[in-house]
Amino acid sequence: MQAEERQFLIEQHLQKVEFASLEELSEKVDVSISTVRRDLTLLETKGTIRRTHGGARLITPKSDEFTFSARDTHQLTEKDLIGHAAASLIKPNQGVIIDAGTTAYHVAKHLGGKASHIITNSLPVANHFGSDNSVEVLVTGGVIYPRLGVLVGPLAVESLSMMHADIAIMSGGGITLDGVTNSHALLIDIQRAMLKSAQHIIFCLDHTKFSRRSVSHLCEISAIDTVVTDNQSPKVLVEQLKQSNTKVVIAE
Amino acid sequence: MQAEERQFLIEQHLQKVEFASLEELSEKVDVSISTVRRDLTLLETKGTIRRTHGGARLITPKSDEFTFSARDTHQLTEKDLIGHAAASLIKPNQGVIIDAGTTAYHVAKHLGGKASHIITNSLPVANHFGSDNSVEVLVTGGVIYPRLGVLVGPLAVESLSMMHADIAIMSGGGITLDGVTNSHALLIDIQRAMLKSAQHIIFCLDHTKFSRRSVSHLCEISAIDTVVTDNQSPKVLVEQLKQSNTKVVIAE
DNA sequence: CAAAAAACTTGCAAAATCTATCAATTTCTA
DNA sequence: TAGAAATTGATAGATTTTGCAAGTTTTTTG
Repeated sequence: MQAEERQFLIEQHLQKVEFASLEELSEKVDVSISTVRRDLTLLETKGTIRRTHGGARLITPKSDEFTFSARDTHQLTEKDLIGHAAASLIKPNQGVIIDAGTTAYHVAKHLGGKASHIITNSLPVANHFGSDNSVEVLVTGGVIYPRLGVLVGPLAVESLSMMHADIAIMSGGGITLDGVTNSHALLIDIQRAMLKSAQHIIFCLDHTKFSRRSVSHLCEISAIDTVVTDNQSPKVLVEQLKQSNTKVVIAE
Repeated sequence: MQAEERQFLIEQHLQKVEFASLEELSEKVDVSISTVRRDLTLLETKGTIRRTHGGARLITPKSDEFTFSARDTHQLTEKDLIGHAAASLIKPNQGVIIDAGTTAYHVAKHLGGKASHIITNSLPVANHFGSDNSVEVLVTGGVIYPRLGVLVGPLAVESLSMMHADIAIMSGGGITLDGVTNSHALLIDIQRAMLKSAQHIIFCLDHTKFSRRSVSHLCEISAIDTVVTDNQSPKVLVEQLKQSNTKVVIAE
């Protein structure tokens, strides 16, 4: 690979992640850290990027894209850890459905080029992969649910039920022994379609979702294969989940 | 193989991959690296390509209408004027289809809360209205075409043909008396579906699109109701359009 | 607030790439 | 077909890029 292409890749990667460490970039483009440094100073004088201690950041953060997830700093580190842990459960070349919702979005961020195709009804997730041509991204149709950037409605449900994937990365509003619940009734239909279309169901839920109940009931515990959560979730419920044949992964 | 043929192949290959190393190219066309060097310096003076250390890169990877980047400042004021003019053609509470492509995007920006519902296969347009709950935004499903942020494929076409709108805001790669052309063959199917689903067709084309022909033919002049352009487009062609029963709006 | 750790800059040598030149081959022309 | 012209592949020396390490600066930590 030559210098120009490398710099282009670095810039493109930063468009996606906004921040990146030197090490991360040097691995991404497979050169030494020194070279990445030099590339970054070059890109900095070009204007699109700003160097920081230990890495670089994008100077003009995605103006028009959904920044809902970027702004959502609630339990950021936990969600990031969960995202990382869930992403590592996915094997290369699998097809993955990614639910709307911030936690699922964090999984998408860690997915890299692992999955062979991705199915989603979340605009933020679609945007994230928008310029990545190593993955095929299928977007369900539908009506935009304002603010959340989720595609809902019959078209979304229909197109989902026509598709199929190995794994579904789901999120929800709350989990108890009675099952998973969610706050937006409109989403329930779509999530049910996702559950049907995927072979393996992974729910990503940070500790604040544990022992909480939202308005609408989504599915039973038995429908879940794996739950990924952080290390602050109540151990009692985690144990109970394990006993009812659900794998639990604690991200740390 | 002829020298010309070789150079053509090199150029064509670069159109696909954007970057290429000398070694890669020399293998591709089966000549020595020296010769590839010479070819590249030649192609460079021709203008389509730029040499780099260790290879070459495409100079205008996305000179086209259908390359979306929010930072696309190409003919910005013209596109903005066109956007404003086209938006003013839309009456309150109409349903509007918005095509992918930068010019159509600028129309979306000026649309405000005028339309009652919007149909689009463009992620940037979808994002623009994402947090606006005064409009219902329908997004077609489909596969993301990398970089462009456009949803393509059968799902996109199918969902479009199930919908209906009063007006379609379209853009394209070029216009002549023979009709409108576009560069990406995959988009043609979708644009045709749009043309079928809308009652009134408005094409937004800045002056650089006039008298230009892209690869694929999209539709005849007679299929267009209105063309919106800026005041720098060639008057001859504008007159001819008017004579063939197409309304022309000049944005100033 | 000072010591430790991490990150940055600078200079340098090795590696890769470029330019210029030249002989060999192919193509053109009379 | 013989000789001229152009093209090609190879090579040597100049230039650029890369990775490393020593020394300095910044940030973190106790």
